[in-house]
Amino acid sequence: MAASKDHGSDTPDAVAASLAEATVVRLPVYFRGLVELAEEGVTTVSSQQLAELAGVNAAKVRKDLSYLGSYGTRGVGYDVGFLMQQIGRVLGGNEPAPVVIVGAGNLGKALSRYDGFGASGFPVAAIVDADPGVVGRRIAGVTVRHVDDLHRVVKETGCQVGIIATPAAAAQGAVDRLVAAGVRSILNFAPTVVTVPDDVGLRKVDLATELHILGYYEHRRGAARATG
Amino acid sequence: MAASKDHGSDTPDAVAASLAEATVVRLPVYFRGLVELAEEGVTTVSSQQLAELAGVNAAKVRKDLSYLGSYGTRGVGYDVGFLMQQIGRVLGGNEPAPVVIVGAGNLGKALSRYDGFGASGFPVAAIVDADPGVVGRRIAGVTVRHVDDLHRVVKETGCQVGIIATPAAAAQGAVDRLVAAGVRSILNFAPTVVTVPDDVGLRKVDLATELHILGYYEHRRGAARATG
DNA sequence: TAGATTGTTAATCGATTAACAATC
DNA sequence: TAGATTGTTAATCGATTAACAATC
Repeated sequence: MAASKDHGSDTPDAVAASLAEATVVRLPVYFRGLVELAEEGVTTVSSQQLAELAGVNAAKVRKDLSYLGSYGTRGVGYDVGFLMQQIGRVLGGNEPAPVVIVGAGNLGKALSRYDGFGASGFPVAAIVDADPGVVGRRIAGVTVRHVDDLHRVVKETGCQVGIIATPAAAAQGAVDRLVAAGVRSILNFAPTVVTVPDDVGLRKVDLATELHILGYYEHRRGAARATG
Repeated sequence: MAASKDHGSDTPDAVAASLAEATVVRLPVYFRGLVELAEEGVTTVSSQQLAELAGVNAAKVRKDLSYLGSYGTRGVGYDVGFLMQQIGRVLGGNEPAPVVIVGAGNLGKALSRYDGFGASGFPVAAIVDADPGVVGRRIAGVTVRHVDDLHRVVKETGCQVGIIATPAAAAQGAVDRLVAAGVRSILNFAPTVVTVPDDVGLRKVDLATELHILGYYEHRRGAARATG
């Protein structure tokens, strides 16, 4: 939490640093709702309307938005365009954050060619692989380099996000190298859970964990069906 | 929470249903630590050791494991193999949960061929696409069907997990169809945040949201560097 | 018995929600 | 002014943690 709620005297970055993770998770959802409204030509939105679009309650919307600043107008609501600007700014202002993909197999190649990352502001700036036969090839305009050069590649390209697209057995090693090279975020597509040092600020998204959780819900549902 | 903590009289499924989401998220991480120990031939582990492997504290490990039942031995620790069995059982017992992939473009094809899903217990049982020119082709042994048949495909294959690999513009439509068809979990790879009805139990993982969060941490880190 | 470690309680912390004064 | 809606407070809820009695 910020020591002060007087955002008028805080820098935008100080505001950003003070956001609870739970709030950060919801901001993109609000953002999408605002985009929808903007496309429809709507210029003002109440917390109640935005809550319905985001699937949360109005109190949460107001609380979340209040951390960004007092950008609403009592009795009226929020200006759609202005709120989009503010959320976009806090979430990283669309400054592209280049990513490095580790593993140029089927998945790695597909992810490299997938324009979704670039569209989300995460252009693929580097690809590495352990197979010397693949090193030197170009994929989607990027030349594959050897995984042993990962540290150097990360420094050269300024990548701060690593995407693991290796086989399960190589995933933890790739993570360790990425961490050593200084990336701050890791998206792990390998079918295994990997661990990162209990460092400050390193954010990891583990597809295997997510799948396990989905599996749990599946299982629970089956159980509910069986017992209820 | 379960009304009772007497797991001896609860069915395994009733135990599973009572787990807090925060605990469910950590179980696969413990599981990986246990796999590591088992590979090294270790047969007993203390909450402290497991905590270090998982990057959490020992109290949390004991609390989490206590929801599964009293499977430890005071003064000794936990049996590695037995604990793996218990966690595996609660998380869904390795029963495969077939998935349907929506979108047979570059990403959809790569995900279809990617054996990581199958390895994690999520075999790809169906693929659908909107392009009639793609319908009928076989990808990794699965024949592509038309997205208009999604409801029927889901019913036929028993898929309960949907993976969105469409362009951003088609993602929300795909989600709506999946929800209508009755899937209970959605993994969205499209570069946009999608919303689902505020239904009971539908679990959604949004890669765009995850990327936004990663972006936030990047941004925050840059801000810290700039101001600190 | 002495040492070790669990399982659980109680305290703390943070996030959610309802309610309402402020105010457009 | 009357109605609407924000921003914030205070209450509630749930998750985390420290501490320790139970017990191997």
